[in-house]
Amino acid sequence: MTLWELRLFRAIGGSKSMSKGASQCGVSQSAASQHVREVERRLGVALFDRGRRPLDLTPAGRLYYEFCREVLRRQEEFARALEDLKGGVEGTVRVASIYSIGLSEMSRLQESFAVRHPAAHLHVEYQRPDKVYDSVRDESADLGLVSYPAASRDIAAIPWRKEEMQVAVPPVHPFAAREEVWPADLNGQEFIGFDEDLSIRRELDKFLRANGAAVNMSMHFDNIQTIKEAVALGSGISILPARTMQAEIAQGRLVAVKLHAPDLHRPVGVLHRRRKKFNAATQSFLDLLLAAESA
Amino acid sequence: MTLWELRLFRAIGGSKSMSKGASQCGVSQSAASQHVREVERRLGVALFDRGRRPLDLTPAGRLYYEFCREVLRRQEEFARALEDLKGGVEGTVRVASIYSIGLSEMSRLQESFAVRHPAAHLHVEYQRPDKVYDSVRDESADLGLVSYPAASRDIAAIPWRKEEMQVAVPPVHPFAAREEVWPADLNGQEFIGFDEDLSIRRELDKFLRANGAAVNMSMHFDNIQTIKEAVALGSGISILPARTMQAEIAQGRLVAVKLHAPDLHRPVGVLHRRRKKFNAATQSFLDLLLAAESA
DNA sequence: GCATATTATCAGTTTGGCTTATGCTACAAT
DNA sequence: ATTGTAGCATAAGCCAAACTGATAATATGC
Repeated sequence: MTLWELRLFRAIGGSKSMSKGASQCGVSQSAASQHVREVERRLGVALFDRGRRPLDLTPAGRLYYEFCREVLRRQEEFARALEDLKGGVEGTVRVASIYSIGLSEMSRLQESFAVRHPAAHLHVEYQRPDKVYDSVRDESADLGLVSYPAASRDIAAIPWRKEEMQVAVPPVHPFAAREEVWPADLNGQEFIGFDEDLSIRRELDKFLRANGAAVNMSMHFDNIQTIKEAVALGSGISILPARTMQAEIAQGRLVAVKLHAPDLHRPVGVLHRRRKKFNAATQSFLDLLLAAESA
Repeated sequence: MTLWELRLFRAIGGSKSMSKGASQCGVSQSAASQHVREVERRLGVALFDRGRRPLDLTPAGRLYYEFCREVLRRQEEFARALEDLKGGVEGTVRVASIYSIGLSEMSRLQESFAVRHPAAHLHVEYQRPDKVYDSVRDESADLGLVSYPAASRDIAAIPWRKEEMQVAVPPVHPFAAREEVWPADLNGQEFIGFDEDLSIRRELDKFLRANGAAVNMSMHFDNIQTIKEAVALGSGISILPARTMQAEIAQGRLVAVKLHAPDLHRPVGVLHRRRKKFNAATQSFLDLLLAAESA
């Protein structure tokens, strides 16, 4: 019975789903399934009612779930007490991030981390997506932040948040005054998109096609910054994660309009090397990240 | 961080000794050392002050020790609650024991086990020592009870208790009236001993030699029962574990006289297959055994 | 019923942790 | 002070647990 297992079970019990729980913990669904089965074998009792979906905890499962939560709470208490004793968490967290996570947000995170752990160092490096994967793989970074995170043999991905997508238009554009835009409204618009080899491009194409919106894709770039510039200069409109436009909106260079598209999001995730254990600072930063998910 | 590790650390912290803690948990001293070192690495802080012997917990070590105890307590609570839910512990414990553990004692243990776990079964089989090892090795027994327990590659031994040795004499013997006998008093006595290939024989020989007691070893047997018979028949005297003579003393067939020998004991231990995890019933019986150590 | 989403199972691979063997350190006794 | 003993540390090797990836089975919604 590992602390790890307790965390996993808490995640599974909390989300009532093995796959979701596994994903939250950065392991495969298979591992979660095997793990639950093993615990059930050890305890000699079923913890979930598998006959129903979503998964439902049995009475014994609820007992175990509570046990997990309490032990983990006690463990966190111990960790805090130990930090106090040691004079705070030491060590360095090295984060590799894509540019479009947003500098403003990162610096906010950086601040609260610094407040919580004055003795620790946080080093954030902004890189192109594939460099982020490389940095995590070769362990020059402890954590990686990317959109459309893809796990592989030695890199695990923990979903972090799903960013709302909005329509980016120049202030002079007719849409700028509207409350909301429907996908069909985009039909025939000049559009500035992403390069074809990016996941977000494929996602957007699928969305536009599914909603019968044929746009004029006149330009495409490999990064959000350039797209925003082009939109600001009046070369067309685009669809971008809302939170990446905040600075330009504040400066009056762009307007973001709500898009009626409940299923369109940009998922952002945290990468880490599989099987590599985090140091205390890294674990703490990761906790901070995941806790601030809805911020 | 395994429950196992917590148990080990609790044992080490409680006994202030790595080797004792390891032994209590049925693992090697090396494993204990590596464990502590690993935990210290993970936490980034020393848990023991190694500069002193006996080992001393550092403040951080005390924090961790308390954490271990509380988590284990909570775990036991969970286990009990689960048992209630399941209607008690089920399953069977198969114990292989040497004859000289004592039937009366075993049946007392058997009773208290039955009271605690009405739904579980306890099966005790009495065998010659090497058969006990075989039974544990081939998993036809979950636990083995032997004297002078010897661990090996696939069998671990947990020390259980040290039995006091006393001088066994027939009621008509001059010693029978004495309060206590000194080793030197045995000089020249007719003596009934153990076969030469038994650990207890080697131990006794060493003891007698060290105390300058040259006895007349006229007979030797491979089991206590026969030795007791021979003593009762007046063929000589012997040195036996005190508690194995209780029945014969009650019947007036033997008298046990205290022997002034603070260092002479027969150690009895519990064997189990290495790496094989116990079922709930076995774990519980083992706990019972170890708790009743001083009974 | 079919499509989709989720869980179970199987085989293959990695790695952490255990054992044995041996070296080293603290303490005590002569 | 020196040497002996008990106990801890370290090295090398080995094994089993646990994870991944692929694929089969099962539940639910349309």
